[in-house]
Amino acid sequence: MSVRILIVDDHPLVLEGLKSLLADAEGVRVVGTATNAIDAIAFLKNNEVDIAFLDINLPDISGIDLCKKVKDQFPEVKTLALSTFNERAYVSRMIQNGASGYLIKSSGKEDILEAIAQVQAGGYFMNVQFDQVTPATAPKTVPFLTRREKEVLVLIAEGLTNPQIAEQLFVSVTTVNSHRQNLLIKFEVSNTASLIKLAAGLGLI
Amino acid sequence: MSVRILIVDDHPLVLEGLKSLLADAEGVRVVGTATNAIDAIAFLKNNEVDIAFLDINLPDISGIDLCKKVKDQFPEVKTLALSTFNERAYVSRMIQNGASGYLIKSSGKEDILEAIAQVQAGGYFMNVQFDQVTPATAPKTVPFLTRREKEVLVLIAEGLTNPQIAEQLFVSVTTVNSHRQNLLIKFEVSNTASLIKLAAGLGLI
DNA sequence: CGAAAAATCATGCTTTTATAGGATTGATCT
DNA sequence: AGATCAATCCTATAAAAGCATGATTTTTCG
Repeated sequence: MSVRILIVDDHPLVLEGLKSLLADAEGVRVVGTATNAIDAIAFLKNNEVDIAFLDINLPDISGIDLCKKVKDQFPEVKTLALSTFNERAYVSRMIQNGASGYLIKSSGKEDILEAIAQVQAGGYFMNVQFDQVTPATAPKTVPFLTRREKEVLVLIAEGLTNPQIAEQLFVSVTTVNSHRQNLLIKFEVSNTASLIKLAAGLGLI
Repeated sequence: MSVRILIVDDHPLVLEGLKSLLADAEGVRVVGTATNAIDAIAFLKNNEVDIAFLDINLPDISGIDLCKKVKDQFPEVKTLALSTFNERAYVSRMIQNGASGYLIKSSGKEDILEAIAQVQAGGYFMNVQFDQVTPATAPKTVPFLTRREKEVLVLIAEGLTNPQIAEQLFVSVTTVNSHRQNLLIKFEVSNTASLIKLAAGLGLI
């Protein structure tokens, strides 16, 4: 019996590419595709799937969150993260959320088939090479941010100052400053410039 | 005679996807693919091509620069930018460099064929919708930066302070500050956070 | 319920940025 | 030769951010 695959990606080109690459492969069958998280969950409710390829960047929710949802609701489905980026941080978050592997989109056919085989056999697969790409300033993982911290981060990125953020959130400037300091600590940086660069690189803003 | 197409993208999935989408289309023929700028130029030297699809993000040089090179060396070849992003700034830069169109990778088959038809007929095509996506803080175009400004920008993004940058570049702190202020003016922002966010979004750092 | 985590606020001090308003020296282009 | 622009430097002030230390109050969750 062949491995049943669901592909979730909002880029038709990637969907087509993967389908086409897997079409003539043996023992593999693409049983469905989805371009957003809601459709993906709906599909899983009504169909049996062995491996779900999940894009990291989806229109509705992040692939990281979708991965968690899938593993919660359909623990038997194995998940494989698909990403444009070669980011250590993404990987650990996905694995943390139950993913069985991580494929960068620049992977070739062999890598993809190898990944499927590995994952189906109960193993893990990832074809990232970090050390060239990851700058020294990058944190080991995507730090866990609280709701408030995310809000403050976004407002900082929009160019607001502490007083302006305080006004926006109806809290005092010292509170905003606290969140801000926590962000610096969590990202292991010492100023706003590095913070925003990292956050931007991680798609957080 | 069919339209001869070269696809330049470092993601095999995108290459496959486009090839597969264009395979059964009439009047269109993918005559070559390349995964970097050097191969692309080499291919153009030895082959006749009507339209080149250029990824914005390539391993060696940016698609924006490649576009300029292609138009300089092969003015008869029409170029179509391929991008993940919906960025006003990219578009104007590509058009400035002679591109005939701009396609986001989330485009469907119809859009792609429409783009080819338009471009082949000597027209322009772009399927971006800016206003929802582009934040108010975005500049109209990618500002022109001098050599020194680029250097300073990168060092700011790396988290260095003015005194540290001054030391690194063997100039005074006031000079660094001047460049920094010029960066703020050119990007039309008022603080470092916005500056880095924009620069990151434009792939400048 | 009770512990842990998050969100809130405060004070004080230092460093860095932002803003304003110049000025001088080279290099480049017309 | 004159104009333009980049790069360099300066003074001075106000605003914002960074750093330390600590405390109180909600939420959240087992």
